[in-house]
Amino acid sequence: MKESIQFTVVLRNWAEVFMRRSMHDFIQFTRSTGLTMGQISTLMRIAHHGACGVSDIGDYLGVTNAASSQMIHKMVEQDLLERTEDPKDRRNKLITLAPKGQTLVKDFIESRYLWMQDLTTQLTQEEQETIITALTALTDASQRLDPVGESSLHQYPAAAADAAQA
Amino acid sequence: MKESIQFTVVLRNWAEVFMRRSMHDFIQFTRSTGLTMGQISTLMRIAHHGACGVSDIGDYLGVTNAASSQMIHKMVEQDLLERTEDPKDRRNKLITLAPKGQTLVKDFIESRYLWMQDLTTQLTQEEQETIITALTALTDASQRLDPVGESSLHQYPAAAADAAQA
DNA sequence: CAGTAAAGTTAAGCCCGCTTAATCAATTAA
DNA sequence: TTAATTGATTAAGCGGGCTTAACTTTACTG
Repeated sequence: MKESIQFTVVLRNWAEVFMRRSMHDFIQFTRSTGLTMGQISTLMRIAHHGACGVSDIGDYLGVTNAASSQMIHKMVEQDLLERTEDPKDRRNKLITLAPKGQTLVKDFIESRYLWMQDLTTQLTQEEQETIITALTALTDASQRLDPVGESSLHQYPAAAADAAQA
Repeated sequence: MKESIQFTVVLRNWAEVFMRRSMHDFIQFTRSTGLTMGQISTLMRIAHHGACGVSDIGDYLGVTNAASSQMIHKMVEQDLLERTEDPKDRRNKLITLAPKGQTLVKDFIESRYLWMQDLTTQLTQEEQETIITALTALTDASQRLDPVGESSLHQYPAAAADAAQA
C-alpha cells in the first residue's frame, strides 16, 4: 500500500500545480478576450459535445434559460456562435460554434498546451515518452468514463496529427 | 520526428480534457461557495506563495489596488483571510490564509484530485506507475521553471504522505 | 380543435465587482 | 522638519450578469 500513498501525493501535487497555473492564465484570458467564465465554458462545451440547445447550456452552467438566452444572444452578435432552428422541432435552437468561436477554443487549449510543452523541454527523452504513455492513458480513461458520440474537436485523431503539427 | 508529432497530439488532448472538466467543476465550485474567480485564485496564490501584500494580489489578478483591498476586506469578514501589519514597514499589510481559507484551498485541489483518482481506478498497476513517474516529472519541471521559497502548502513532502492519506 | 406543455425571448430590476478620485498613514529624501 | 513617495483604504458611480415574470411560438394530447 506504499504505492497508494505515493500515488495520492503525486496526484495532489500535480492537481495543485496545474490548477494554480491554469487559474491564473484563465483570468488573463478572460481579461484579454472580454469573455466571462460561462462564455468560455460554453465554447468548450459546444466544441466537445456538438450543437446544443439554449436550455442545455443553461443547465450546464447552472443558470436560468433567460440568462442562457441573453448570453448566447451576445455571443452571436460577437460572431462567436451561430443559432439556427432545429428542423425536427422548431422550438429548439441549435447553437453551434462560429469560426471565431472555434479559433478561441483552439487558442484556449493552446495556451495550456504551450505551458506543458514548456515544462517538458527540459525533460529527457525517456521522461517524455513516459508522459506520452501516462497522459494517453488518462485521456482514454476520461473518454471511457464520459463518452461522447459526435464531436467537432475532441480527440485529435492520429490521422490529423500532421495538420496539428505547428 | 514522429515522436514530436505524437507528443503534440497527446499534450493537446490532455489539455482539452483537463480544462473542459476543470472549467465545469470550477463553475460549480464558485456557485456552491459564493466565491469569485479572483477570490479563489487569491487563495491559491497565498497558499502557494505565502503572505502577500494588497498590491501584490492586485497585480496578480490584474486589478487596481482599490479592487484588491475591497475584495480582501470581504474575505477577511468571511474568515477566509487574515490581515496583519508588516512590522518591517507598517504601510504593508500581510495577507495570509485563515483556517477556513486553507480548508477551501484543500477542497478545491481535492476536487481535482478525486476526479483524477476516478480516472485511474480502471487503469492497470503498470499504467498507474507510469502516471506516477510522469506527473512527478511534470511537477518537478514546474517547480524548476517557477521556483518558490516559502510555502505553506505547496508540494506535500514525502514525510507528510501518511497524513495526506485519507 | 381546444387546451396544455415546452423552448426561447424580452423587459425590468437587483446585485456586485471594478474603476476613478480623494484621503489617511508611514516611510524616505532634501 | 518639511516635502514627496508609497501602500492601503474609502466613497461614489458605472456596467454587466443574473433573476423573476410576462409573452411568443411551436408541439403534443384529450
